[in-house]
Amino acid sequence: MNQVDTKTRILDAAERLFAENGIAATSLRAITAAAGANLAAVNYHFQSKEALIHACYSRRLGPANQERLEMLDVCQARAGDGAPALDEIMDAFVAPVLLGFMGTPFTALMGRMYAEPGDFARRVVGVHIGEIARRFSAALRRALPGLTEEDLFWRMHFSVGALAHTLAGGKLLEILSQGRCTMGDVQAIRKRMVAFLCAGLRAQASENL
Amino acid sequence: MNQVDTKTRILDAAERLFAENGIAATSLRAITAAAGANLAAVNYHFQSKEALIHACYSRRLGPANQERLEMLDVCQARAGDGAPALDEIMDAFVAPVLLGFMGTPFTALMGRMYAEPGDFARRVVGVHIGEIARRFSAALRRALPGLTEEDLFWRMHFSVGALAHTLAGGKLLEILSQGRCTMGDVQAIRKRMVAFLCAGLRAQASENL
DNA sequence: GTCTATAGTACGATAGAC
DNA sequence: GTCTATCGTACTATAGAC
Repeated sequence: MNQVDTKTRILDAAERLFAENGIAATSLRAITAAAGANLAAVNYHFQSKEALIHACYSRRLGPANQERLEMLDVCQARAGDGAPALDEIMDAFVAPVLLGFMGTPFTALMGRMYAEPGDFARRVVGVHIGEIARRFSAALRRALPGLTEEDLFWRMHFSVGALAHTLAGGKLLEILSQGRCTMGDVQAIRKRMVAFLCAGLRAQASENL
Repeated sequence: MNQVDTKTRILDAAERLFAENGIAATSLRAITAAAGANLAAVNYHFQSKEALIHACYSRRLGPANQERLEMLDVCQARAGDGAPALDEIMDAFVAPVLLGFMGTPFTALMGRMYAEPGDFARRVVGVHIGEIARRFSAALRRALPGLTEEDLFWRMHFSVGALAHTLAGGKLLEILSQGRCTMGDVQAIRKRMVAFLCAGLRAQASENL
């Protein structure tokens, strides 16, 4: 009974190969071969390659985003009438993703999500990120009352970039730092990232330059 | 004499199509059709698809990285024995790319550069980013003497992420902010980004959480 | 639910005429 | 330097037996 479903094996193989070689460069043949399944099984369990891609994202992003919202709920409840501390909000944003995905193939897939070309990717992002964006931008607006709405959106955008790049590009950092930085200690990355993002979000608007 | 070289037309078309649809999803046939050239011309002027991709990156990244280094030279010369101000260093890092590429198809290509799967992409990054990384990390180390080397690399990594994501993902920001933020005013983006990154780089190392 | 077989199309690369 | 023609291969998707 520890034998896994064909459907799940296909999802697992697709996730890994999409992450390693990119979505467009991964054929259904490579996926079914890696999954020990038949080529036709992909069109039986899913309808098309595009539906399989969507299923890969949904399987992981659903739970992670759920956890983000729950962590935000918790710190908002604890803050009562006041706004939660900025680093609690940002930790709720980054921790479920970092702790949940770092070290798994899905990191690369999630890191590339926003940069993936084509309209399909934008649909995936729209479906999975809509409520997250609403809830967190509302929380941040309360925590950073001095910021204009425009500044806030830009700084959230930069923050998402730092997170996505860390998920997608770990190997690059290891190369550039000549091995001094690794993805090994996820809790340390979490702290570093929250510290960096909170400071960036709190920056004075610079009028010089 | 305003007629453009076939080789250049192929490069232009490849750049645009790679940016719009992704590298793997863009066929040489689509490129030569858009360039008004023959399919065989790509293998005559370049040797292969991979060499064409490399040429696309080199054509733009060479001059932009040159300008980054020149801006860094200028502010280091002006600072004399002292270290240049942090925002001058970071401006030298982001301005040539933002001002040079924003609004051109190459933005998307550059934004995706670090996330592109496969070993080939890592080679492109290695070739074009090596000296940039060395020079800027040395400058930042002098400007931020309180930071451990490890912290510095991580924060540079987050900074590259914010920049890359801004280059690659402008449309996402416009959607999430419901049109309130656009890529229109590049000088404003430059100021915002430098302010955000400098504050993040200067953050206190957080030991709580 | 899983297989074989195949239809129909597209790909990168090259040979060889001009 | 540019063309046509084509080789060999790979792709997604589906039809139909088991």
